[in-house]
Amino acid sequence: MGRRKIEITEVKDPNTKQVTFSKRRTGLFKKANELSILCGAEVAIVVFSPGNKPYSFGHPSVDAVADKFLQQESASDVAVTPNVVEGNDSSNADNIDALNQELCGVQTQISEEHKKAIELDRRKKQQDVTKVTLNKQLQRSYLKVQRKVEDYLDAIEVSEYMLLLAKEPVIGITKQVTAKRRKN
Amino acid sequence: MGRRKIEITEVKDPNTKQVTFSKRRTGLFKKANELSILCGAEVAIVVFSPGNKPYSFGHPSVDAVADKFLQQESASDVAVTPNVVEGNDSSNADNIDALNQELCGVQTQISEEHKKAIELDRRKKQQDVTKVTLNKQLQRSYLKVQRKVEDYLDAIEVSEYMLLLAKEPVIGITKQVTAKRRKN
DNA sequence: AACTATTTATAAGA
DNA sequence: TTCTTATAAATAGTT
Repeated sequence: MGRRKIEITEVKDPNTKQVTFSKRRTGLFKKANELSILCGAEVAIVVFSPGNKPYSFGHPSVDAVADKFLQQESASDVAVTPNVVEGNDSSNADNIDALNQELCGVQTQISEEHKKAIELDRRKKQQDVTKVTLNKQLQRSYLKVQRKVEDYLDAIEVSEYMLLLAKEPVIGITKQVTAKRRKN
Repeated sequence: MGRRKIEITEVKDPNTKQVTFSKRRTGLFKKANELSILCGAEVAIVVFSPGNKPYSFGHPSVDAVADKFLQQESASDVAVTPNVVEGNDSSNADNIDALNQELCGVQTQISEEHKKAIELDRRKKQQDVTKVTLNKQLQRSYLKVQRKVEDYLDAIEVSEYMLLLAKEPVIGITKQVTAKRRKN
């Protein structure tokens, strides 16, 4: 679409590449804007330049579209049941152990994400809306899931393993939760 | 760019609107693909049709780009420290309690997300790549954070509260983790 | 789903 | 960088 036809292959000259990127990114966002207006469609685009700078376009916003997009996955949720299999006590113990390990990492995660969210709220980044996507996501996911905690607890029983473990030397946080699958 | 010039305003006729969407979405994704090849740029697009169906384009993948985009936020991470404040034992106990509550929800979350991921892998959706974004994100976030667990554990000590609590009637999972801030 | 008259995007040049 | 312009490419309306 220019003075000459070009092959669609990586542009070698870095300068030309940058110019091409600028022009085509502008064009892409313009097209995206037109699409959203003409068709009432929601659109989100994220692009990284050759120099690795991020650019984004969103209608109504990157955030809104990402959110909606991710909620689709949630629509395919299965009923919440702990991923502990039925079985004898020893295999359950193993499962509990696995759960404990998950617990550890996730505990740290929520702690970290919490801080991150607060930090992000504090300093308004140059990227505005675009930057808070993950945190909102995790927040939403977290809150949604929290409502299901009762169901989960219903299926887990803290048992005598609790005391049992308490007698052992505590090495890490991995041994804290002790429960077995209720046999109902 | 057609037989006639059109105003960039919402297309009224639903049929025409759908056709326009199809054509322009194809065009948009083609442009995005060219941009990514010509400039070695990473691009991710998510679009919802007038009929609210999601479409996505990604190079190298929606996932990879979203990941990178979101990691920009992580760049502003503060050092990972448990959000337990320093103080006397009683206030620490409160903090532990708060942590426990977080733990519950998050435990369920990871369990749920785990199932979700498996479910999503199983049935290959019409949307292919597009649908696994959140799960991979959480996975990444989870794994990343997991590497920091040691730091976290370094700051928390499972204490005599463990035994203390074990003696109480166990009502829920909220009382399982018992630790206090190390006073170093 | 194809076709094609036109509009629009853009490659190269200034 | 921004503008100009010849040309390639996208697409609106049609079949």
